[in-house]
Amino acid sequence: MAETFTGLKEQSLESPTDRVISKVKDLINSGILKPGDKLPAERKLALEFGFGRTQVREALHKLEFYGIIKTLPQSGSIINGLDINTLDGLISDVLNLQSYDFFSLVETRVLLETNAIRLCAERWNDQDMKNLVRAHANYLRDFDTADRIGSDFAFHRTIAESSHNPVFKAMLMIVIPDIMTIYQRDRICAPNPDVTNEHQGMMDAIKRRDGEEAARIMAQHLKGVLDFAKLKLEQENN
Amino acid sequence: MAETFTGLKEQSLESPTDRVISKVKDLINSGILKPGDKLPAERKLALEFGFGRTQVREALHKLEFYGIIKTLPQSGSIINGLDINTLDGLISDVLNLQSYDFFSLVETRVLLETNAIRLCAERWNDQDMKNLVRAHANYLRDFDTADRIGSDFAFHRTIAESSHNPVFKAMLMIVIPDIMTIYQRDRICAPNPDVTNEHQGMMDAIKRRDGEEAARIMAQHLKGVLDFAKLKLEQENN
DNA sequence: TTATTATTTTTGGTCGACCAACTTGTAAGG
DNA sequence: CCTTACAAGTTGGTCGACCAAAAATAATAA
Repeated sequence: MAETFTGLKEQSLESPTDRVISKVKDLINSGILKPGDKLPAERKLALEFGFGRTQVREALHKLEFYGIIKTLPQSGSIINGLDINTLDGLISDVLNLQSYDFFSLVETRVLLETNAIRLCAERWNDQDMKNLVRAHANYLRDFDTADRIGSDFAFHRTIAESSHNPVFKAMLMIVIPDIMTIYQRDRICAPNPDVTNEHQGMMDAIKRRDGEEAARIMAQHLKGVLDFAKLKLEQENN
Repeated sequence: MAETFTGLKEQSLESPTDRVISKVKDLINSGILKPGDKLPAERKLALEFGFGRTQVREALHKLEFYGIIKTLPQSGSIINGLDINTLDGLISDVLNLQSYDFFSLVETRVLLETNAIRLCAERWNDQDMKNLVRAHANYLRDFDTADRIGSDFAFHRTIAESSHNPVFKAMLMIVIPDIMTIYQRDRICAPNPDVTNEHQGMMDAIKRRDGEEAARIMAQHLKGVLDFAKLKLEQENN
């Protein structure tokens, strides 16, 4: 059915929660609220904004989730002590939360994983190596089963874990599932012997603490996904 | 540092929301729920788990934030179609959500920013350059004012924006505020002329599309923070 | 005047009831 | 027999009331 022209930017079709966040943003930008301040009680905000307390509550939840405010039980919420411009940028990002394009996701994954494996090669301890060996063995075991993809992911996850940088790991955990869902949907991955060899190569390089070589193999390992993403990007752009 | 025995991870002091998430995790691991399934209605989950619907609601909200489930209004929530091991790992990460150590945050920032500026140098368009010039001018203008830190952040933010990789930018937006709060708290940053020179150097390198040089200057630019983080790490470890 | 205690108010957290949108089952119409 | 239209049930979303913890205020004792 020929619906209304939806080319015009949303703005009026935001969720109630996001509209509340937008109001909070206005309060900060207008100078009424400053970083470090304790913002009004949920009930007062609800009354002032003309929304229900539930919506205000969810908005504050979201803001706390992104580290913009800190909520203390039975006490109130305080605005993180950053400067105004920074806060404004952060909140804008929360509002414009978009689903990322595939290529950017893959590009980020490559960057994170090549550096995660480099750090892993430098920093692994005995426990890490035990985990790595086990994860690699599991992948080989599941190579011909439906669990292959899961074990593959687990192997990469173990490497990230062994980098001893929890931020790397957390960010990979955000990026990789998004990639996998798209990748699985658009291309059925047949078992590829190259992948096994590359996993083995990475294991060897890690064992002899050769971070550069490990990173090189990882980059090659992910090249297939990156090329696929590039191809997809070009298809969409014409 | 002695290897503390943190084997007993499970604390009885978890928040109600996290305990609900843990229950959902059990449902998935026990095979009752599989990826792709629609999970029971909020009321049924609340009854089954012995929690209020509010807690179940917040738990589902959190799971949706992390992309583990997708909630459709008036219809239900479905589990993301990943494999079981992946899902289990993701949920575990959500539960063990810790505040990251300063060094890992800085290490991640350096990685992201050096690569963001490299891509920025390669990809900027006319609009990007206008934004970059303006951000740089603003920093110079605010150098002696209280807005310096904010303008500094805005400059870096503009670079990330011009990398045309929204994932890079989003992740920097997560990392940098955390760093700034710690950095500001522990060390009062006096206006440093070196910073200005480095900003200028980055601008020049970007203009002539010299990504490597821009990345080099950025690495040097962030070296101070990285050294500070290293120092802090060593202090904490002795 | 000051420090301590008791009381009231405010605050985020929780719960149950209701709403509108969606889904499902069923019967009417072809 | 199949399609369509309608009605009943289910679901996430919303709202107002209540709870206990925290903060603010008042009262008391030193």
